[in-house]
Amino acid sequence: MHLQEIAEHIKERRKALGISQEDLASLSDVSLRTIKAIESNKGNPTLQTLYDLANVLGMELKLVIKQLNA
Amino acid sequence: MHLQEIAEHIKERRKALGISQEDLASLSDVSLRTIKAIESNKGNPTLQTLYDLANVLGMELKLVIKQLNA
DNA sequence: TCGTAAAGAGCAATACAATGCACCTTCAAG
DNA sequence: CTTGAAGGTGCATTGTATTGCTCTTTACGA
Repeated sequence: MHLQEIAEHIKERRKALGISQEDLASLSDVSLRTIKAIESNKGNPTLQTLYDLANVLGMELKLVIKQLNA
Repeated sequence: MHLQEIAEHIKERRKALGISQEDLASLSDVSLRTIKAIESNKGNPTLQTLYDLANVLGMELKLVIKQLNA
């Protein structure tokens, strides 16, 4: 999963939950400015920031061994 | 997957591949100092750094919706 | 058409990740 | 015991993620 895809997943998931960037900001304690940057692919967020967002969005970060038959 | 677990996964995978931190550093273009910090849980790496390491280690970063029956 | 909500972006300040360097400890091979 | 490989850590520097503030644009409903 590339960096860009991760940003897209965040954005899509947020929309699927029907909340705004502003909502996500207050729920996650990640600043609105940072969320805007991430979702518009301007960012290279830290793991902590990504974790905070994923948590609010009911998502999970996984680091797994690549499968050959993927 | 918590931040600490991710660090541990990196470390375990590196050892399973039988390479040193120094090897990983030169293969990934992430500095040795940064790898040391991450593996000893002192770090909050950026997504790019994590991605570079995962790539060399044959691992993949995933952001998925949490399953209820996990 | 007007007003409002939502998202994108420029700018400056602050916090901290990434890096290089030096040094220490541990541990296994000789 | 000595040596060398590997990992961990303190410190200073550099780069950049994070943040707040402000402004613009877009889209939708009154």
